[in-house]
Amino acid sequence: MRKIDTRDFRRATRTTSREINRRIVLNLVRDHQPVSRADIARRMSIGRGVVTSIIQDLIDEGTIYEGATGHAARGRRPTMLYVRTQDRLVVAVDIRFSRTFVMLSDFAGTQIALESFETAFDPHALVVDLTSRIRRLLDAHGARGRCEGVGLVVPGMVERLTGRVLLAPQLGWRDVDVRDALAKGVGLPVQIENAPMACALAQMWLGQRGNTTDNFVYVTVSDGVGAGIVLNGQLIRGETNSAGEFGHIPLDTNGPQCLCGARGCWEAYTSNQATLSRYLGRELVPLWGGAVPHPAGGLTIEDLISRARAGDARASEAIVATGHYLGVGIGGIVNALNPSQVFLGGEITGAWDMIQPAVRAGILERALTPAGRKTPVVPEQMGGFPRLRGATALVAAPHFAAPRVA
Amino acid sequence: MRKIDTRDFRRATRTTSREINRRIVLNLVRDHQPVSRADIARRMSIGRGVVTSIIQDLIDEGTIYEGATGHAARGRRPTMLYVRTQDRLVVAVDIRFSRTFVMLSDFAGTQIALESFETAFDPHALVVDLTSRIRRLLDAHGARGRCEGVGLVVPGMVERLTGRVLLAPQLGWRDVDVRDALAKGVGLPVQIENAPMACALAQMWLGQRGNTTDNFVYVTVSDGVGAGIVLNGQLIRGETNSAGEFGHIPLDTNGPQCLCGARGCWEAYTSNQATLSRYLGRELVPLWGGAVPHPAGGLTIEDLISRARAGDARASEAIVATGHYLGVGIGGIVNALNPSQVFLGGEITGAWDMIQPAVRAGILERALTPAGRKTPVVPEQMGGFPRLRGATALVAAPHFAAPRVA
DNA sequence: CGATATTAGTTCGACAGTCGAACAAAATTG
DNA sequence: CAATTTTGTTCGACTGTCGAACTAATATCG
Repeated sequence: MRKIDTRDFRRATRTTSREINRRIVLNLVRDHQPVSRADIARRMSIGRGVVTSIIQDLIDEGTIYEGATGHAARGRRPTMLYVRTQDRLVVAVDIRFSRTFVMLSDFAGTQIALESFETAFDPHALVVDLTSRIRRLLDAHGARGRCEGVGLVVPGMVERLTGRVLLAPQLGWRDVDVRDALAKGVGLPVQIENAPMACALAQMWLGQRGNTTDNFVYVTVSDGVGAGIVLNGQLIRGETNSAGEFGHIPLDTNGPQCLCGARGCWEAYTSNQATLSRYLGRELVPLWGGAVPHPAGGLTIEDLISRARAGDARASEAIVATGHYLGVGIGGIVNALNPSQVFLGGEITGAWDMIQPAVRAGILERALTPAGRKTPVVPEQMGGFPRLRGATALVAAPHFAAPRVA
Repeated sequence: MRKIDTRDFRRATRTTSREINRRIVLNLVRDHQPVSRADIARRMSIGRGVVTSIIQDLIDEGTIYEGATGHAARGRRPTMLYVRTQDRLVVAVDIRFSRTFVMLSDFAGTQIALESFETAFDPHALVVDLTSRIRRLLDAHGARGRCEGVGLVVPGMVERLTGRVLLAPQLGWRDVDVRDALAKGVGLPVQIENAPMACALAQMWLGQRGNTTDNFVYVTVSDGVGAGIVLNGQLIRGETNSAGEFGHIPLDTNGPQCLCGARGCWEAYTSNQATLSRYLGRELVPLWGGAVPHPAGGLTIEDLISRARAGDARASEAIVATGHYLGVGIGGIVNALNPSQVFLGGEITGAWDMIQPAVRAGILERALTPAGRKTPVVPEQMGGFPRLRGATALVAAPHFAAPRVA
């Protein structure tokens, strides 16, 4: 039940009904391919005549295509329909602290090529570097005409309207334009988004079928702890595109020093650095204090997991403690937003088997309702490149989303 | 950008365009009345002919009516249009710990009659009592045929589908049917919702024009602390209608004992009982321990505010401390959801002038972004009966909401 | 093998809207 | 009183859904 904003609405024209039904048909093909016209008509409780006409539109437009005829027990065989994704390409870019990843993928999120290089901290230098690399990548795969855009994921705050990066502490960026500069360089439209929101988009649009609902939170744990929120099938961006900053919800205002200046933030208990610091018995070291940070003397969270698996009890303890605190925070999120499930991404999911019981115990401590206590927590499968898939979704999703109306 | 749920969608029929435009016209009349057909046509960038036809529909249906002709500098005078709200009535019911309030109001939320009586704790007895009182109220105002429904607000968890109250600790209710029993009794449709969500609905649908956005959080502070969340013009209910339970987000896991069993919940710092306990130097006493609770020996939060105004420094301190903790929690909400504003309801807003600086200071401590730090906090004006207005909105809003499509 | 039944997909006229232009109505201005 | 301006209505063209009739293709049965 949405309220109509009388200062910003879209009225229906004589083609609105068709636009709506066209999108529904497209999504039905996407979710049930291979599928026949007659089957779509049944699923929509609509005449087959209308489906014929809509499908013709979509074929002319090039978004779907006819495949081989299927098989039927009796009667005429159906002609199967598919969404055209294989030759509609996207360049996905994930800018991270140490390295930048560039992936060429199709609309379904299938990886075609992947490369990475050291991140240049100067934004201008990075854009120049990226531009030439993307050009080379597209040419190498003869993908110039088939690429529909670039999706760009950054570890920081993005201003939605202008595409500027307002603050990216890990990169030392402050109010920097990357989107428009890159768009100009590669001659393709560029969509930009922060990492947790991109991960949520990836889960919503490219998640495994059946595993995705339209009411979930995607928690990302790495250098920072953030979340992408999806409610009613919509990514929640907030008023200034900064929704989902759960990382600095306090667990204990007398707790460990957080890099944000406050004490006892969720992030100060659960970020990769926090876990490493707990293991090393050190305080967290501010990242953007000036010098380039060298987290935990070269020890990474993956190293820590390896040590734990090799039998280092103190490593295990540090990791399991993080799991417990993750659960406590997730319990709070469950209370606040009552999602149907919570996805968990980040390097720590490599130790999911170790932390799962602690995570669930943490949720039990905090979740108020019986339904909330049962909320499933699903770890990201390793090697899934959620941020890169999110970058792909940034470009592909608008072609499949419900038309805006009223 | 919403994803279409292919298991649950609404396709467009040949009347969908009309339904959409009809709702837009209705809302334009609502927001700009008195308004002429020609003016609506301009605001919608549509031909006047279409408006004529849609307006005729709405007049026939009885949702709007023609008033006197307006004035124009030149040319034919416009006939002004108004939404029919005066003789479309709603019975709003607010069930609270000690008393139950019943209000007869029109669709615009205007109060016609208001009465209250002591809450019977037995659900069945309360329903019987309510039924006869509502019948009497309707008869006394000759409102039988003009009443379109009953809105019921309860202090507890409501199961959306069945209308059952799953848990209302203050009333001692657990899995109780009130909606259907009351509907049967009064012969009218009954809508039920929990208090914070109803307050948010009231703000969204019946808030002062210009003061309301479609991206806000309504925080209610009374015996418990909860919130109603509105994002993208939609009330966020969550998967099992329990979204908005921010009351048990921890501020400090070693903090004061909360009634929920955990320690240091936001509620344990900011509820009316918490404020009173801080003043009295006592621990919180569990409400649903068995015996009927007698909060703080008869001292109420209103009393405390009076004492503070009369110069009781310890009362002031207790209240200002609550304000500070409220700000800290609101800062967390601002980080999590990035609303454009936060509304604050509850008895404590009677001391808004005293707590405002502390609230803002609390937000400053926690809010991460410059935009977030500026998020306005708006106190409920006293005597506004937000819960009762929310009950009205429960019945009235569906007539004005955007049609569900795709 | 041919008639029948069944399912897929197309075509077409009826109906429900929007779109835009022409028209009638009602006011002001010169 | 004529010209002008604005409001509101009417009507034919266009775009869509709706439903029934039609064609196409296949399996089954006597």
